[in-house]
Amino acid sequence: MIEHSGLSTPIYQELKRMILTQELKPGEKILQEKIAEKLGVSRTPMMKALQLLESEMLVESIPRRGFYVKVFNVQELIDVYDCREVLEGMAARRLAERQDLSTLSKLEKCFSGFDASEGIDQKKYARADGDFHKLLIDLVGNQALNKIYFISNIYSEVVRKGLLRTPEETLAEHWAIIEAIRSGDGSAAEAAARAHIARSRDTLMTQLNSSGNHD
Amino acid sequence: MIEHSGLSTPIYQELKRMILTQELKPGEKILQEKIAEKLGVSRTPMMKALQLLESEMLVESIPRRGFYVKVFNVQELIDVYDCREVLEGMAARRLAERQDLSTLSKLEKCFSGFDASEGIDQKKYARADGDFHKLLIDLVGNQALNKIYFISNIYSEVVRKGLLRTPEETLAEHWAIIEAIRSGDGSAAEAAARAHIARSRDTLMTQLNSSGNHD
DNA sequence: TATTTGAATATTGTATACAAAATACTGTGT
DNA sequence: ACACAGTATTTTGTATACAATATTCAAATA
Repeated sequence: MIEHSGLSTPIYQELKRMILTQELKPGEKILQEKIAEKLGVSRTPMMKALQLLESEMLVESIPRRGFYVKVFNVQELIDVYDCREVLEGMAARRLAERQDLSTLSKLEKCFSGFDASEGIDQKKYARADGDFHKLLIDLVGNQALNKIYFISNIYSEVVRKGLLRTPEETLAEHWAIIEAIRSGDGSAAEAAARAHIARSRDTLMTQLNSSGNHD
Repeated sequence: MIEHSGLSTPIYQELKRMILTQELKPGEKILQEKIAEKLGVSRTPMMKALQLLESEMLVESIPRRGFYVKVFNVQELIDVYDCREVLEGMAARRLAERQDLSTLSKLEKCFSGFDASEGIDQKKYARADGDFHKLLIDLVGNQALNKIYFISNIYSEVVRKGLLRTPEETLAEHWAIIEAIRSGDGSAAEAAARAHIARSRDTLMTQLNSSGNHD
Protein backbone atom coordinates (compact mmCIF):
# COMPACT_ATOMS: atom_id res chain seq x y z
CA MET A 1 0.00 0.00 0.00
CA ILE A 2 1.46 3.29 -1.11
CA GLU A 3 1.28 6.17 1.38
CA HIS A 4 1.33 9.81 0.31
CA SER A 5 -0.46 13.11 0.62
CA GLY A 6 -2.36 12.08 -2.48
CA LEU A 7 -2.47 8.58 -3.89
CA SER A 8 -2.66 9.48 -7.56
CA THR A 9 0.82 11.04 -7.59
CA PRO A 10 2.74 7.89 -6.58
CA ILE A 11 0.43 5.80 -8.76
CA TYR A 12 1.23 8.11 -11.68
CA GLN A 13 4.95 7.76 -11.03
CA GLU A 14 4.77 3.99 -10.74
CA LEU A 15 2.70 3.64 -13.92
CA LYS A 16 5.05 5.95 -15.77
CA ARG A 17 8.01 3.86 -14.63
CA MET A 18 6.29 0.67 -15.73
CA ILE A 19 5.58 2.15 -19.15
CA LEU A 20 9.06 3.58 -19.69
CA THR A 21 10.72 0.32 -18.62
CA GLN A 22 8.28 -1.63 -20.77
CA GLU A 23 7.03 -3.56 -17.81
CA LEU A 24 3.82 -2.53 -19.54
CA LYS A 25 4.43 -3.10 -23.23
CA PRO A 26 3.45 -0.74 -26.05
CA GLY A 27 -0.08 -1.46 -27.19
CA GLU A 28 -0.86 -3.44 -24.08
CA LYS A 29 -4.22 -2.85 -22.47
CA ILE A 30 -4.06 -1.49 -18.95
CA LEU A 31 -6.40 -3.54 -16.81
CA GLN A 32 -7.37 -1.07 -14.13
CA GLU A 33 -8.53 -3.53 -11.52
CA LYS A 34 -5.43 -5.67 -11.86
CA ILE A 35 -2.98 -2.78 -11.51
CA ALA A 36 -5.04 -1.10 -8.79
CA GLU A 37 -5.04 -4.30 -6.79
CA LYS A 38 -1.29 -4.74 -7.26
CA LEU A 39 -0.71 -1.22 -5.90
CA GLY A 40 -3.28 -1.66 -3.15
CA VAL A 41 -5.50 1.23 -4.20
CA SER A 42 -8.95 1.67 -5.68
CA ARG A 43 -9.71 2.55 -9.27
CA THR A 44 -10.54 6.18 -8.45
CA PRO A 45 -6.99 7.55 -7.98
CA MET A 46 -5.80 5.09 -10.60
CA MET A 47 -8.06 6.67 -13.22
CA LYS A 48 -6.75 10.08 -12.24
CA ALA A 49 -3.19 8.91 -12.81
CA LEU A 50 -4.12 7.31 -16.13
CA GLN A 51 -5.76 10.49 -17.34
CA LEU A 52 -2.62 12.45 -16.50
CA LEU A 53 -0.56 9.94 -18.45
CA GLU A 54 -2.96 10.33 -21.35
CA SER A 55 -2.43 14.10 -21.34
CA GLU A 56 1.29 13.32 -21.60
CA MET A 57 0.76 10.98 -24.53
CA LEU A 58 2.08 7.93 -22.72
CA VAL A 59 -1.25 6.15 -22.84
CA GLU A 60 -4.26 6.38 -25.11
CA SER A 61 -7.85 5.87 -24.10
CA ILE A 62 -10.67 4.57 -26.23
CA PRO A 63 -14.10 5.39 -24.78
CA ARG A 64 -15.83 2.39 -23.22
CA ARG A 65 -12.81 0.24 -24.01
CA GLY A 66 -10.06 1.41 -21.74
CA PHE A 67 -6.50 2.63 -21.62
CA TYR A 68 -3.69 1.30 -23.78
CA VAL A 69 0.04 1.93 -23.60
CA LYS A 70 0.82 4.26 -26.48
CA VAL A 71 2.59 2.82 -29.49
CA PHE A 72 4.81 5.26 -31.32
CA ASN A 73 5.51 4.89 -35.00
CA VAL A 74 8.35 6.47 -36.93
CA GLN A 75 6.39 9.48 -38.05
CA GLU A 76 5.29 10.29 -34.52
CA LEU A 77 8.87 10.13 -33.25
CA ILE A 78 9.94 12.48 -36.02
CA ASP A 79 7.02 14.81 -35.31
CA VAL A 80 8.14 15.12 -31.72
CA TYR A 81 11.64 15.99 -32.90
CA ASP A 82 10.15 18.68 -35.14
CA CYS A 83 8.54 20.29 -32.11
CA ARG A 84 11.59 19.88 -29.92
CA GLU A 85 13.79 21.47 -32.56
CA VAL A 86 12.00 24.81 -32.47
CA LEU A 87 11.15 24.76 -28.77
CA GLU A 88 14.70 24.08 -27.63
CA GLY A 89 15.91 26.58 -30.20
CA MET A 90 13.71 29.20 -28.59
CA ALA A 91 14.89 28.15 -25.13
CA ALA A 92 18.56 28.47 -26.09
CA ARG A 93 17.88 31.92 -27.57
CA ARG A 94 16.24 33.16 -24.39
CA LEU A 95 19.05 31.81 -22.22
CA ALA A 96 21.66 33.44 -24.46
CA GLU A 97 19.88 36.77 -24.18
CA ARG A 98 19.88 36.48 -20.43
CA GLN A 99 23.60 35.98 -19.82
CA ASP A 100 23.13 34.39 -16.44
CA LEU A 101 26.27 32.82 -14.98
CA SER A 102 24.55 30.21 -12.85
CA THR A 103 22.65 29.07 -15.94
CA LEU A 104 25.92 28.46 -17.72
CA SER A 105 27.48 26.60 -14.82
CA LYS A 106 24.45 24.34 -14.50
CA LEU A 107 24.52 23.48 -18.19
CA GLU A 108 28.28 22.89 -18.11
CA LYS A 109 27.98 20.54 -15.17
CA CYS A 110 25.95 18.10 -17.29
CA PHE A 111 28.92 17.23 -19.49
CA SER A 112 31.94 18.22 -17.36
CA GLY A 113 32.58 14.57 -16.53
CA PHE A 114 32.87 13.37 -20.11
CA ASP A 115 35.92 13.33 -22.36
CA ALA A 116 35.59 12.29 -25.99
CA SER A 117 39.20 11.08 -26.12
CA GLU A 118 38.49 8.49 -23.43
CA GLY A 119 35.67 5.98 -23.50
CA ILE A 120 32.24 7.32 -22.60
CA ASP A 121 29.75 5.25 -20.68
CA GLN A 122 26.62 5.07 -22.83
CA LYS A 123 24.12 4.83 -19.98
CA LYS A 124 25.69 7.67 -18.03
CA TYR A 125 25.87 9.85 -21.12
CA ALA A 126 22.27 9.15 -22.10
CA ARG A 127 21.19 10.32 -18.65
CA ALA A 128 23.35 13.46 -18.90
CA ASP A 129 21.90 14.12 -22.33
CA GLY A 130 18.36 13.91 -21.03
CA ASP A 131 19.22 16.12 -18.06
CA PHE A 132 20.80 18.72 -20.31
CA HIS A 133 17.82 19.09 -22.59
CA LYS A 134 15.41 19.17 -19.66
CA LEU A 135 17.57 21.80 -17.96
CA LEU A 136 17.63 23.93 -21.08
CA ILE A 137 13.84 24.06 -20.89
CA ASP A 138 13.57 24.48 -17.10
CA LEU A 139 16.02 27.36 -16.89
CA VAL A 140 13.96 29.54 -19.21
CA GLY A 141 11.25 29.65 -16.57
CA ASN A 142 8.46 29.60 -19.15
CA GLN A 143 5.52 27.76 -17.61
CA ALA A 144 3.86 26.92 -20.92
CA LEU A 145 7.14 25.61 -22.31
CA ASN A 146 7.63 23.38 -19.29
CA LYS A 147 4.09 22.09 -19.53
CA ILE A 148 4.40 21.04 -23.15
CA TYR A 149 7.84 19.51 -22.80
CA PHE A 150 6.18 16.24 -21.80
CA ILE A 151 6.51 15.35 -25.45
CA SER A 152 10.11 14.38 -24.63
CA ASN A 153 8.86 11.39 -22.66
CA ILE A 154 9.07 9.60 -25.95
CA TYR A 155 12.85 10.04 -25.78
CA SER A 156 13.08 6.81 -23.79
CA GLU A 157 11.47 5.05 -26.73
CA VAL A 158 14.35 6.22 -28.91
CA VAL A 159 16.87 5.14 -26.30
CA ARG A 160 15.33 1.69 -26.04
CA LYS A 161 15.35 1.18 -29.75
CA GLY A 162 19.04 2.14 -29.87
CA LEU A 163 18.41 4.85 -32.41
CA LEU A 164 20.74 7.36 -30.80
CA ARG A 165 23.88 8.87 -32.18
CA THR A 166 27.11 8.13 -30.36
CA PRO A 167 28.33 10.34 -27.50
CA GLU A 168 31.43 11.11 -29.55
CA GLU A 169 29.19 12.63 -32.19
CA THR A 170 26.89 14.67 -29.99
CA LEU A 171 29.19 15.81 -27.18
CA ALA A 172 30.74 18.51 -29.35
CA GLU A 173 27.28 19.70 -30.39
CA HIS A 174 26.20 19.99 -26.78
CA TRP A 175 29.25 22.11 -25.98
CA ALA A 176 28.60 24.22 -29.07
CA ILE A 177 25.12 25.03 -27.71
CA ILE A 178 26.58 25.99 -24.34
CA GLU A 179 29.26 28.15 -25.97
CA ALA A 180 26.68 29.90 -28.14
CA ILE A 181 24.60 30.66 -25.06
CA ARG A 182 27.72 31.97 -23.31
CA SER A 183 28.50 34.22 -26.27
CA GLY A 184 25.19 36.01 -25.77
CA ASP A 185 24.27 35.64 -29.42
CA GLY A 186 20.64 34.57 -29.34
CA SER A 187 20.43 33.64 -33.00
CA ALA A 188 23.61 31.58 -32.80
CA ALA A 189 22.31 29.76 -29.73
CA GLU A 190 18.99 29.03 -31.40
CA ALA A 191 20.77 27.81 -34.53
CA ALA A 192 23.09 25.54 -32.54
CA ALA A 193 20.23 23.96 -30.60
CA ARG A 194 18.15 23.51 -33.73
CA ALA A 195 21.03 22.01 -35.70
CA HIS A 196 21.70 19.51 -32.91
CA ILE A 197 18.12 18.25 -32.76
CA ALA A 198 17.66 18.39 -36.54
CA ARG A 199 20.68 16.10 -36.94
CA SER A 200 19.27 13.64 -34.42
CA ARG A 201 15.97 13.70 -36.27
CA ASP A 202 17.65 13.10 -39.60
CA THR A 203 19.62 10.21 -38.14
CA LEU A 204 16.36 8.79 -36.88
CA MET A 205 14.78 9.14 -40.30
CA THR A 206 17.56 7.46 -42.24
CA GLN A 207 18.05 4.68 -39.69
CA LEU A 208 14.40 3.78 -39.67
CA ASN A 209 13.97 4.11 -43.41
CA SER A 210 16.91 1.83 -44.15
CA SER A 211 16.00 -0.77 -41.55
CA GLY A 212 12.44 -0.82 -42.80
CA ASN A 213 11.23 -0.58 -39.21
CA HIS A 214 7.99 1.31 -39.59
CA ASP A 215 6.36 0.98 -36.20
CA MET B 1 -29.33 16.21 -17.21
CA ILE B 2 -26.77 16.01 -20.04
CA GLU B 3 -26.93 12.91 -22.23
CA HIS B 4 -23.91 11.60 -24.14
CA SER B 5 -21.71 8.59 -24.76
CA GLY B 6 -19.60 9.86 -21.90
CA LEU B 7 -20.60 12.54 -19.44
CA SER B 8 -17.18 14.07 -18.92
CA THR B 9 -16.94 15.31 -22.52
CA PRO B 10 -19.99 17.61 -22.41
CA ILE B 11 -19.07 18.63 -18.86
CA TYR B 12 -15.61 19.55 -20.10
CA GLN B 13 -17.07 21.59 -22.95
CA GLU B 14 -19.52 23.38 -20.69
CA LEU B 15 -16.86 24.19 -18.09
CA LYS B 16 -14.50 25.42 -20.79
CA ARG B 17 -17.23 27.66 -22.15
CA MET B 18 -17.96 29.01 -18.68
CA ILE B 19 -14.28 29.78 -18.15
CA LEU B 20 -13.71 31.40 -21.53
CA THR B 21 -16.83 33.55 -21.20
CA GLN B 22 -15.85 34.42 -17.64
CA GLU B 23 -19.06 32.98 -16.27
CA LEU B 24 -16.44 31.52 -13.98
CA LYS B 25 -14.05 34.34 -13.19
CA PRO B 26 -10.26 34.12 -13.11
CA GLY B 27 -9.10 33.09 -9.66
CA GLU B 28 -12.53 31.85 -8.69
CA LYS B 29 -12.74 28.59 -6.82
CA ILE B 30 -14.68 25.88 -8.60
CA LEU B 31 -17.09 24.35 -6.12
CA GLN B 32 -17.45 20.84 -7.47
CA GLU B 33 -20.71 19.97 -5.80
CA LYS B 34 -22.37 23.21 -6.88
CA ILE B 35 -21.40 22.89 -10.54
CA ALA B 36 -22.06 19.17 -10.60
CA GLU B 37 -25.55 19.73 -9.23
CA LYS B 38 -26.22 22.50 -11.75
CA LEU B 39 -25.29 20.13 -14.58
CA GLY B 40 -27.13 17.22 -13.03
CA VAL B 41 -24.14 14.92 -12.73
CA SER B 42 -22.03 13.50 -9.94
CA ARG B 43 -18.55 14.64 -8.98
CA THR B 44 -16.86 11.69 -10.67
CA PRO B 45 -17.15 12.77 -14.34
CA MET B 46 -16.82 16.37 -13.17
CA MET B 47 -13.38 15.68 -11.69
CA LYS B 48 -12.37 14.02 -14.94
CA ALA B 49 -13.35 17.13 -16.87
CA LEU B 50 -11.54 19.38 -14.40
CA GLN B 51 -8.38 17.37 -14.69
CA LEU B 52 -8.48 17.68 -18.46
CA LEU B 53 -8.90 21.42 -18.11
CA GLU B 54 -5.94 21.46 -15.76
CA SER B 55 -3.78 19.71 -18.36
CA GLU B 56 -4.80 22.51 -20.72
CA MET B 57 -3.83 25.19 -18.22
CA LEU B 58 -7.35 26.60 -17.93
CA VAL B 59 -7.64 25.65 -14.27
CA GLU B 60 -5.15 25.04 -11.52
CA SER B 61 -5.49 22.58 -8.68
CA ILE B 62 -4.06 22.87 -5.23
CA PRO B 63 -3.99 19.53 -3.42
CA ARG B 64 -6.62 19.21 -0.70
CA ARG B 65 -7.96 22.65 -1.58
CA GLY B 66 -9.57 22.34 -4.95
CA PHE B 67 -9.63 23.72 -8.47
CA TYR B 68 -9.34 27.40 -9.33
CA VAL B 69 -9.86 29.18 -12.64
CA LYS B 70 -6.39 30.05 -13.87
CA VAL B 71 -5.27 33.66 -13.66
CA PHE B 72 -2.81 34.70 -16.35
CA ASN B 73 -0.33 37.47 -15.75
CA VAL B 74 1.55 39.42 -18.41
CA GLN B 75 4.61 37.24 -18.35
CA GLU B 76 2.59 34.08 -18.84
CA LEU B 77 0.79 35.55 -21.83
CA ILE B 78 4.11 36.55 -23.34
CA ASP B 79 5.57 33.12 -22.61
CA VAL B 80 2.74 31.51 -24.56
CA TYR B 81 3.46 33.82 -27.49
CA ASP B 82 7.11 32.77 -27.34
CA CYS B 83 6.06 29.16 -27.78
CA ARG B 84 3.51 29.94 -30.45
CA GLU B 85 6.05 31.92 -32.43
CA VAL B 86 8.33 28.97 -33.01
CA LEU B 87 5.62 26.32 -33.24
CA GLU B 88 3.61 28.15 -35.87
CA GLY B 89 6.84 29.02 -37.62
CA MET B 90 7.61 25.33 -37.85
CA ALA B 91 4.08 24.59 -39.02
CA ALA B 92 4.27 27.19 -41.79
CA ARG B 93 7.61 25.74 -42.91
CA ARG B 94 6.23 22.24 -43.17
CA LEU B 95 3.17 23.38 -45.09
CA ALA B 96 5.34 25.37 -47.50
CA GLU B 97 7.49 22.30 -48.15
CA ARG B 98 4.40 20.29 -48.91
CA GLN B 99 2.86 22.45 -51.63
CA ASP B 100 -0.60 21.06 -51.19
CA LEU B 101 -3.30 22.94 -53.06
CA SER B 102 -6.17 22.10 -50.73
CA THR B 103 -4.08 23.39 -47.83
CA LEU B 104 -3.73 26.72 -49.57
CA SER B 105 -7.40 27.00 -50.39
CA LYS B 106 -8.39 26.23 -46.81
CA LEU B 107 -6.07 28.89 -45.46
CA GLU B 108 -7.25 31.42 -48.02
CA LYS B 109 -10.88 30.81 -47.16
CA CYS B 110 -10.28 32.18 -43.64
CA PHE B 111 -9.69 35.70 -44.90
CA SER B 112 -11.36 35.73 -48.32
CA GLY B 113 -14.34 37.63 -46.90
CA PHE B 114 -12.32 40.55 -45.54
CA ASP B 115 -11.24 43.70 -47.32
CA ALA B 116 -8.98 46.19 -45.57
CA SER B 117 -10.34 49.10 -47.63
CA GLU B 118 -13.83 48.53 -46.23
CA GLY B 119 -14.70 48.26 -42.57
CA ILE B 120 -13.88 44.94 -40.92
CA ASP B 121 -16.11 43.45 -38.25
CA GLN B 122 -13.92 42.94 -35.19
CA LYS B 123 -15.77 39.90 -33.81
CA LYS B 124 -15.90 38.14 -37.17
CA TYR B 125 -12.23 38.85 -37.82
CA ALA B 126 -11.18 37.65 -34.37
CA ARG B 127 -12.91 34.35 -35.09
CA ALA B 128 -11.27 34.07 -38.52
CA ASP B 129 -7.92 34.85 -36.93
CA GLY B 130 -8.34 32.08 -34.39
CA ASP B 131 -9.50 29.64 -37.08
CA PHE B 132 -6.52 30.48 -39.27
CA HIS B 133 -3.91 29.82 -36.61
CA LYS B 134 -5.64 26.63 -35.52
CA LEU B 135 -5.83 25.49 -39.15
CA LEU B 136 -2.15 26.19 -39.66
CA ILE B 137 -1.44 23.73 -36.87
CA ASP B 138 -4.06 21.13 -37.83
CA LEU B 139 -3.02 20.89 -41.45
CA VAL B 140 0.51 19.81 -40.57
CA GLY B 141 -0.90 16.58 -39.18
CA ASN B 142 1.64 16.45 -36.37
CA GLN B 143 -0.05 14.80 -33.40
CA ALA B 144 2.34 16.20 -30.81
CA LEU B 145 1.96 19.69 -32.23
CA ASN B 146 -1.80 19.44 -32.05
CA LYS B 147 -1.68 18.16 -28.51
CA ILE B 148 0.44 21.03 -27.23
CA TYR B 149 -1.47 23.73 -29.07
CA PHE B 150 -3.87 23.96 -26.14
CA ILE B 151 -1.63 26.78 -24.97
CA SER B 152 -3.57 28.97 -27.38
CA ASN B 153 -6.64 28.71 -25.15
CA ILE B 154 -5.46 31.85 -23.43
CA TYR B 155 -5.89 33.68 -26.71
CA SER B 156 -9.42 34.46 -25.51
CA GLU B 157 -7.87 36.15 -22.50
CA VAL B 158 -6.03 38.48 -24.85
CA VAL B 159 -9.21 39.09 -26.83
CA ARG B 160 -11.19 39.89 -23.69
CA LYS B 161 -8.60 42.35 -22.49
CA GLY B 162 -8.68 44.08 -25.87
CA LEU B 163 -4.96 43.70 -26.34
CA LEU B 164 -5.17 42.78 -30.00
CA ARG B 165 -3.86 44.66 -32.97
CA THR B 166 -6.37 45.93 -35.50
CA PRO B 167 -7.51 43.77 -38.43
CA GLU B 168 -6.11 46.44 -40.77
CA GLU B 169 -2.70 45.79 -39.25
CA THR B 170 -2.71 42.00 -39.21
CA LEU B 171 -4.67 41.12 -42.35
CA ALA B 172 -1.68 41.85 -44.58
CA GLU B 173 0.55 39.72 -42.35
CA HIS B 174 -1.84 36.81 -42.58
CA TRP B 175 -1.84 37.02 -46.37
CA ALA B 176 1.95 37.27 -46.33
CA ILE B 177 2.10 33.96 -44.46
CA ILE B 178 -0.23 32.34 -46.98
CA GLU B 179 1.76 33.70 -49.91
CA ALA B 180 5.03 32.47 -48.40
CA ILE B 181 3.53 29.01 -48.00
CA ARG B 182 2.32 29.12 -51.60
CA SER B 183 5.79 30.10 -52.79
CA GLY B 184 7.16 26.86 -51.40
CA ASP B 185 9.96 28.63 -49.57
CA GLY B 186 10.00 26.98 -46.15
CA SER B 187 12.35 29.49 -44.57
CA ALA B 188 10.28 32.43 -45.86
CA ALA B 189 7.09 30.86 -44.56
CA GLU B 190 8.61 30.23 -41.16
CA ALA B 191 9.94 33.80 -41.04
CA ALA B 192 6.57 35.27 -41.99
CA ALA B 193 4.71 33.29 -39.34
CA ARG B 194 7.29 34.12 -36.69
CA ALA B 195 7.32 37.82 -37.56
CA HIS B 196 3.53 37.95 -37.31
CA ILE B 197 3.38 36.42 -33.85
CA ALA B 198 6.48 38.26 -32.64
CA ARG B 199 4.82 41.55 -33.53
CA SER B 200 1.67 40.60 -31.63
CA ARG B 201 3.82 39.65 -28.66
CA ASP B 202 5.70 42.93 -28.78
CA THR B 203 2.43 44.84 -28.98
CA LEU B 204 1.27 42.92 -25.95
CA MET B 205 4.47 43.76 -24.08
CA THR B 206 4.38 47.50 -24.76
CA GLN B 207 0.63 47.81 -24.13
CA LEU B 208 0.82 46.08 -20.81
CA ASN B 209 3.99 47.83 -19.74
CA SER B 210 2.60 51.26 -20.50
CA SER B 211 -0.81 50.61 -18.93
CA GLY B 212 0.87 49.23 -15.83
CA ASN B 213 -1.53 46.31 -15.91
CA HIS B 214 0.57 43.54 -14.42
CA ASP B 215 -1.89 40.77 -13.86
C1' DT C 1 -14.52 -27.05 -40.25
C1' DA C 2 -15.81 -22.37 -40.11
C1' DT C 3 -19.30 -19.09 -38.68
C1' DT C 4 -22.81 -17.25 -36.00
C1' DT C 5 -25.60 -16.65 -31.93
C1' DG C 6 -26.38 -16.07 -27.23
C1' DA C 7 -25.39 -16.52 -22.57
C1' DA C 8 -21.77 -15.88 -19.01
C1' DT C 9 -18.12 -13.00 -17.57
C1' DA C 10 -15.35 -9.01 -17.28
C1' DT C 11 -14.68 -4.07 -17.62
C1' DT C 12 -15.93 0.52 -17.87
C1' DG C 13 -18.36 4.83 -16.45
C1' DT C 14 -21.09 6.98 -13.04
C1' DA C 15 -23.17 7.50 -8.50
C1' DT C 16 -22.99 7.19 -3.73
C1' DA C 17 -20.74 6.66 0.86
C1' DC C 18 -17.46 7.97 4.01
C1' DA C 19 -13.11 9.38 6.33
C1' DA C 20 -9.72 13.10 6.53
C1' DA C 21 -8.72 17.70 5.95
C1' DA C 22 -9.87 22.51 5.34
C1' DT C 23 -12.96 26.31 6.22
C1' DA C 24 -16.42 28.86 8.71
C1' DC C 25 -18.53 29.87 12.89
C1' DT C 26 -19.30 30.77 17.73
C1' DG C 27 -18.43 31.93 22.11
C1' DT C 28 -14.91 33.25 25.48
C1' DG C 29 -11.35 36.01 27.40
C1' DT C 30 -8.64 40.12 27.21
C1' DA D 1 -13.90 45.75 19.91
C1' DC D 2 -10.46 42.26 18.89
C1' DA D 3 -7.93 37.88 19.07
C1' DC D 4 -8.18 33.22 19.84
C1' DA D 5 -9.66 28.48 20.80
C1' DG D 6 -12.64 24.94 19.99
C1' DT D 7 -16.53 23.18 17.54
C1' DA D 8 -19.56 22.67 13.56
C1' DT D 9 -19.85 22.62 8.70
C1' DT D 10 -18.14 22.16 4.20
C1' DT D 11 -15.18 20.13 0.85
C1' DT D 12 -11.94 17.08 -0.84
C1' DG D 13 -9.92 12.43 -1.85
C1' DT D 14 -10.66 7.60 -1.86
C1' DA D 15 -13.39 3.43 -1.69
C1' DT D 16 -17.27 0.87 -2.87
C1' DA D 17 -21.61 -0.19 -5.39
C1' DC D 18 -23.97 -0.79 -9.48
C1' DA D 19 -25.83 -0.30 -14.16
C1' DA D 20 -24.47 -0.28 -19.02
C1' DT D 21 -21.44 -1.84 -22.36
C1' DA D 22 -17.83 -4.87 -24.16
C1' DT D 23 -15.58 -9.28 -24.41
C1' DT D 24 -15.21 -14.19 -24.10
C1' DC D 25 -16.58 -18.72 -24.72
C1' DA D 26 -19.32 -22.46 -26.02
C1' DA D 27 -23.00 -24.55 -28.35
C1' DA D 28 -25.72 -24.63 -32.57
C1' DT D 29 -25.97 -24.22 -37.49
C1' DA D 30 -24.53 -24.21 -42.23
